[in-house]
Amino acid sequence: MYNLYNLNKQGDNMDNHKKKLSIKDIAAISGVSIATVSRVLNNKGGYSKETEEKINALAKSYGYVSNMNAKSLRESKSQTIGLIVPDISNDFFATLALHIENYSAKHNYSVFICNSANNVQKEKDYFKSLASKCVDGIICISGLNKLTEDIIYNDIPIVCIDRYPENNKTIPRISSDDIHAAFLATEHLIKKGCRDIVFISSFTADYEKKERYLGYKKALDTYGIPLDKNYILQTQGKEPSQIEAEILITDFLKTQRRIDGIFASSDLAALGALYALKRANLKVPEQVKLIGFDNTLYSRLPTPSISTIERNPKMLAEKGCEVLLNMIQGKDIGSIDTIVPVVLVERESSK
Amino acid sequence: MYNLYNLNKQGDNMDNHKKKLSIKDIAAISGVSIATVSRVLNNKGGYSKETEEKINALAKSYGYVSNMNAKSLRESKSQTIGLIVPDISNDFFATLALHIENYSAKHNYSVFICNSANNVQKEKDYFKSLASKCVDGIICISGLNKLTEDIIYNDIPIVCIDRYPENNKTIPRISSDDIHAAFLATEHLIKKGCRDIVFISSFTADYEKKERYLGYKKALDTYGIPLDKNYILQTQGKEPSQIEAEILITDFLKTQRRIDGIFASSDLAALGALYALKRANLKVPEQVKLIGFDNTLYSRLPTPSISTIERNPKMLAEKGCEVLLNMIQGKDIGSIDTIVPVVLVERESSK
DNA sequence: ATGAAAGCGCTAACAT
DNA sequence: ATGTTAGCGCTTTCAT
Repeated sequence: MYNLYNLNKQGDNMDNHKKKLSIKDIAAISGVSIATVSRVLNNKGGYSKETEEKINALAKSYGYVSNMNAKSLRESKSQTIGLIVPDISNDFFATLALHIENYSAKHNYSVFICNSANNVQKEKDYFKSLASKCVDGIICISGLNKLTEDIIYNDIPIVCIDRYPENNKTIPRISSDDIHAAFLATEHLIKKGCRDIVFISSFTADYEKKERYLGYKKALDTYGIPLDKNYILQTQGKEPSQIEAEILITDFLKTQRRIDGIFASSDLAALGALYALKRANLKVPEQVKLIGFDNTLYSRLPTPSISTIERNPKMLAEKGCEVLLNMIQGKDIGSIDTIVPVVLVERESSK
Repeated sequence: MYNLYNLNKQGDNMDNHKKKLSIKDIAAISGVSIATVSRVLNNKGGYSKETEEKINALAKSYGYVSNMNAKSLRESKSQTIGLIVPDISNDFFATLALHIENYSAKHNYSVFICNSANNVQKEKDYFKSLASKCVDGIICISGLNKLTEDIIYNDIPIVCIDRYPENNKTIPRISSDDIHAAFLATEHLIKKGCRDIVFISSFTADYEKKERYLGYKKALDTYGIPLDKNYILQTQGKEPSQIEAEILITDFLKTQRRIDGIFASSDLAALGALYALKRANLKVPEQVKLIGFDNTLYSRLPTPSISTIERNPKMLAEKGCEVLLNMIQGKDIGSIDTIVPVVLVERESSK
């Protein structure tokens, strides 16, 4: 017979030094085979009520935890996904990560967090590492401009959120309606009376192809305002964009060009712009109106608070997870492109 | 002989659908045994230069990635740690997470991110889940007031950062010098001329035992200011502490008690207090001086910017990792308590 | 209803 | 220098 000692003292065996039990141990103690233990522990059916209760009681009593490594090895799935983010300490990405973790946990997936720090090599290494850890899928907010063959391993499903590598038509993407967002932001400034609107682009190889530039351009076109390339500033990605934006605007002001509005493609850049304006003693919104992007703390907290674009990170995250889990399960994912709607948030900086 | 086709076309085999190769496959292709392949791939030595080059070339050519599940199962270690945080979207914890991930990656560990949302049951479940995933260790910023036997599995090394469960003398803790921090903050207000200083405590069962209260009390004692319990406010943890603090201060102001300083035990609470003061048309710092805790965006961004306590999340994170990795390797960890120094950051709210 | 045994990919002890 | 083999903990097929 099996030994029932401590059966009632749940999780508190005589020897404090609990060695990890395997189903083999449980089987030995209970006097059934490991196959039966496995069946019971996984609710597979095909055993007597009596056996079921016995095994479950034993497992509970000994604080049995399954070994997911063994399980994964056997089943070729790990109930684990990888999340690659550029900067987890950034409010926007952190919020994204929160919702991704939430959704995943709810669906019984654990998530590896990988901070690429916008470093291409690091990101590539993470792909390999995640493949090695046998993740079932990867959610990627990529800094790479191309997800080339050599960095994608073994048909692991990948979903890109927000940023995404170009030239790739096979990887599903979840993104904000960026053109529309930029249009809304620029239009908002125009409707508030702005004509000389500076656009601060984030660092990118070719801004002219970027959605936010396109939306800015479209709004100017729509309202018959000529586009002046001198009004397009670009951060370099060397320093935090707040710092770079502050320098950019400070330098711009020195040119004596007219300016009555700024559309920054990130809240951080908008904040830098705000500081530059303050230092130049320009009143916001009276003299220059300002709008950012992302609806993060960077726009919510300063005085004046900065108008911005709310991108719904929760929906971005959940859509991303949903698509990824569908891919993992081999289900149809519908469209390869998912566009999440945006909404304009009006604050003091553009009143 | 083994088949060298595509040996030069690294990572781009004929068939795009790369099936995951195992060392068995590599062995078969190369004509050596799996043991030799394993040796080469792990630099164990004991093979000819020729074999080494052949295997490595093959592995590279086929984009071989090791199966960490199998490796972990065999070696009983996963090169993986778990990180339990109350709220990853919170600036302070996100920064902590960033540095923990950084340090871990540098030491070849991957990290599972677990967001407990301050939910006790969720946190307990994460402990079990992490045990099941065979993590080598856990870094925990716990919401639990006790890490009881039944939630600690299988001798997995645990380190607590910042918050930590009471009544436990066996789990190493990395924390800020909270008593001193609170003393510094309160003393700072006193030196700036404050006498009627409200203390906003975070939600806790018994604030009188808490370090931050103790530091506050000590400062009052030191400067001969009597402690008045009416000046100790406590958030309830139901709403975001910013909201709760705003209500607490608003209600306090209605009592008509004298007030010329506020020490909040978190930046978020300080921010709420600031809003309450603003709405009551009390000038900060002229009429009421304010200091927070953590040096997050919540104190850095508002106008007036809020004085605060810098806690050095980078050092907290790195010390935590260092101790955990030492435990994992069975090394001596030195003291069970690691205290990370703090520094006062003076900003506009207490000028 | 239950058991025996194979095998997932890997490492290491023990050959040779 | 290299090969053979056992076994990590688990699920599953095939018996019984």
